[in-house]
Amino acid sequence: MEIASKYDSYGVEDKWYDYWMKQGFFHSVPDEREPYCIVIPPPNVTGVLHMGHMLNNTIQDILVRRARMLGKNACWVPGTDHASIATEAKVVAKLREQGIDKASLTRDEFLEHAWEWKTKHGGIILDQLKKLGASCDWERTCFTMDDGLYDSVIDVFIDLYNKGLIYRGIRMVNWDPKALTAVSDEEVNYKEVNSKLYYVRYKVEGTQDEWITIATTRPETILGDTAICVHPEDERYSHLRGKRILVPLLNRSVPMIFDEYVDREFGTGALKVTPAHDINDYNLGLKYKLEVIDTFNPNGTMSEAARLFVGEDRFVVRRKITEELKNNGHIVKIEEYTNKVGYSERTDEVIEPRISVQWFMKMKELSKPALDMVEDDTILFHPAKYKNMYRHWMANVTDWCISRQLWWGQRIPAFYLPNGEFIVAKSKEEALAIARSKTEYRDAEITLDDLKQDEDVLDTWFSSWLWPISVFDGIRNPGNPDINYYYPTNDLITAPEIIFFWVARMIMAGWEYRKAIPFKNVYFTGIVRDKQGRKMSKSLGNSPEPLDLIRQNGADAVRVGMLLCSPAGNDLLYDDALIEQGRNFCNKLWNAMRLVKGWPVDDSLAQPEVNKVSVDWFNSAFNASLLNINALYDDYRLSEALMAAYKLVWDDFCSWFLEMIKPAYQQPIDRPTFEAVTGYFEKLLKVLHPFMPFITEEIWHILAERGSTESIMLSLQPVPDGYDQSLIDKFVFAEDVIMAVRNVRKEKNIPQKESIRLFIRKNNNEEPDTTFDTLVGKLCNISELGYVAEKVDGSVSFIVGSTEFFIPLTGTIDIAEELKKLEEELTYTTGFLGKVMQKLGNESFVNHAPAAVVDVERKKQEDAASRIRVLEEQIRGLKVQQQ
RNA sequence: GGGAGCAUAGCUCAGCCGGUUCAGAGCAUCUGCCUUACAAGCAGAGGGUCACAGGUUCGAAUCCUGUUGCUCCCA
Repeated sequence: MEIASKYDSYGVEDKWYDYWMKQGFFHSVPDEREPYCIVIPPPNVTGVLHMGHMLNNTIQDILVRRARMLGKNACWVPGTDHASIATEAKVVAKLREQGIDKASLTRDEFLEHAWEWKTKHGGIILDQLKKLGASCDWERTCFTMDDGLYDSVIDVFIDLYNKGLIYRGIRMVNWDPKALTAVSDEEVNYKEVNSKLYYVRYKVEGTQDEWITIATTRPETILGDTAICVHPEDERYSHLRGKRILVPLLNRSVPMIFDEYVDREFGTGALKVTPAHDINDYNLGLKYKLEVIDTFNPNGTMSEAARLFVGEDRFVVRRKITEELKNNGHIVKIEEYTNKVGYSERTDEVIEPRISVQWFMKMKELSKPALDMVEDDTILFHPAKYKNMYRHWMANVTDWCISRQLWWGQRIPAFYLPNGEFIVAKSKEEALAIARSKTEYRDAEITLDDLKQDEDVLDTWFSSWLWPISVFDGIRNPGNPDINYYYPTNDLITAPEIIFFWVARMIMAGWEYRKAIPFKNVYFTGIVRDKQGRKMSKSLGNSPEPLDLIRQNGADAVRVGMLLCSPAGNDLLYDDALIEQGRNFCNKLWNAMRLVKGWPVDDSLAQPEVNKVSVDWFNSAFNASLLNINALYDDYRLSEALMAAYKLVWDDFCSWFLEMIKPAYQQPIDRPTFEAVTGYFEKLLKVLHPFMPFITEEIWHILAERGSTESIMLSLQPVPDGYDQSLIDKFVFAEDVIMAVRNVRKEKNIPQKESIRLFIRKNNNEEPDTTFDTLVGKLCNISELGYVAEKVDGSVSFIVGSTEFFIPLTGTIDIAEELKKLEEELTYTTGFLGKVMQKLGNESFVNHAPAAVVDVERKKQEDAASRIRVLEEQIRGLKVQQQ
């Protein structure tokens, strides 16, 4: 049967994926084997696969497949995240397209739409992962809003609340006065706008004509001022220490405060402090215990608290109050000014910072053990440099705002009583029971209807931080067999930008709820960028469509291409050439298979000497390389492990080994060599399988008859055996000889088909090594290989190490050219020797450097000297001939 | 503004406790080859003051200091 000379992944990949699924090879249940577990970083449920996912999930699949082939019980738990902000925004947008305003819907109606959206678009991304070859245990697929996971989140909230770790607090949020909702930081677009900087003078209390001038871009907030702040070292204002200032128009008396926060260079160096309407002012307010006066209504009009302009819009008021201030002699000057203003992504309305009541989680206590476990390498980061970042954040951790003004998510289980008190409980019924037993409503007639559940949902990360536990139902059933077996998981593959949002918090949750780390290693992937180094994004349109890439090149090629250039923590600059390299490698493998499959085997044939040494050498080369690959895996240097395997296959196996043992055209191969070759081929396929699962399965099945339920993915990785370093070294010498002969052929235009003779001059110092003579003979098409004591006249010569080789030639030899080459070589070697001698002549070096280093230099000296002797002798000989 | 990291061949990177893996790998480039597995290939070749300036040392890509340039995270 003719096998195509180009590997075509089309059909092959689906065939094997279906096969693996049908056989249930990805499914894992606890047994007596050592577990190996990865939980997927759950992608957004309605997201689609992008290049970053491809890289991240390729790495996970490599680790999982390898663990499986190391005999471990490997389990990769897939799933998706409800991604409350992103998903709710998508649903809102979709409803808007249909002419439905979210505000016109009840919570339940909206959620119905959301679930409908989730059902329609959810899980697409997981199907895409299948195309990549991901060996996830699909029977364990989880979603953060599945009942069990939802309940786990609620249980944890209640538990932490009862432990006093969750509290209600005040926080500045980005308020959209048009949508009447808080929006997340991610939903605020900052734009540069031309505005004005108003210099306004405030009277110092108790003086007739003493003033302090401040600069502000927002005069309408003056009505909410509760202090004036200057830098403590600013001498212009030092005389105001202890004084009070009168807010213009209201004549409210506010304190002077002194804080280093103030930028002395900006404006007049004096700052009005409005804690209700600016985050920095709010922080100052906290520090100096200032009054907070919220002068705005939720819709952006002035509130009663403003006392003036009540009910008028903030921008109208800006104009009016400026006039008013002018009339009263408070405006000093007005400058043109450019600043950044936040706009709501949804409504394009100017965002108003607004004080609001939110739910918080205390972090200090939980962060301590989480920091320690990374510091002392109980959990390892790859690369380790991210420990610094982690340490810095954990040391400066602030409380976590866990409430979000959204509907899509886990609703906060707090129930408010008519008196404003609240009860945290699993359900309204439970809350009612508690109310009846513990509160002032003990004896009152209150019903379920009197309780109102908190409108907010929890931050998405408040469910993802439990992910490694909740996917095994370890919150609700802490003793169940799955959690006991799979937890702690082994490796987490994620991006450094969510080290705090997610990684750190999983470590905290793990300690809080399991008294154990959630994972042993964290592997940080980089960002996939385009050739210009720009982050790939939909809006830039600079990202290739992952599924197209897979269709066109095969998943194996894409996996190899992406991984080859992405060491842990480094960004990957995507280039189509990478995928091409992967594809070429697939083809190389494919053709190696074609070659080996095409050899007739003759059982009566004895194994020729050349094949025997070749097999011996490859055995050593393979084992040395395998050892190296395993070490690289242990260090999580997957890119390098792949590169080592790539070179082992391409260079050592294909370019050398197969050429070494390749029978002459249409000649059979002996049985022992054939068995050895196919044996190593299989081992190589196994080494490659984690990187390129499909083609290795395909070739593995072509290479030999396999049972109907067999798979390379269930086979065991080859175990490194001993290797003979001296054999490898000797081969390197033989390689040099072979390459030198090839060069001679090239220079002298001698075709490979034409056989030549090769003579080796015996070195006086040592016995020549003849191990690879037959090999040199075969690969260089040598008709006679002999050892001589003297140089051979009428031949081209070359030197490897300090051994001379001669190839007798019938044609004339260009002596002048040979001389030139030799003399160049001599100059170089003499220079080299000079440097070595200089070093050895330096007494300090000889005295201070370790003996081994000095010995190395002495050896260099010897080698160079003997090489020089040989060169000089050759030059002398040629010169004689020349005359 | 606070913190962290990076700078080595055209590109992407590796180079540990300073010394034979010391200037490397892959890709790209150039030159030959359609040699019966593979032109998605084979055989070769060229290419780097290791950002800059100091210092420590017998010895620095490697350690220290400063300068410059870039990136990321937090505010």
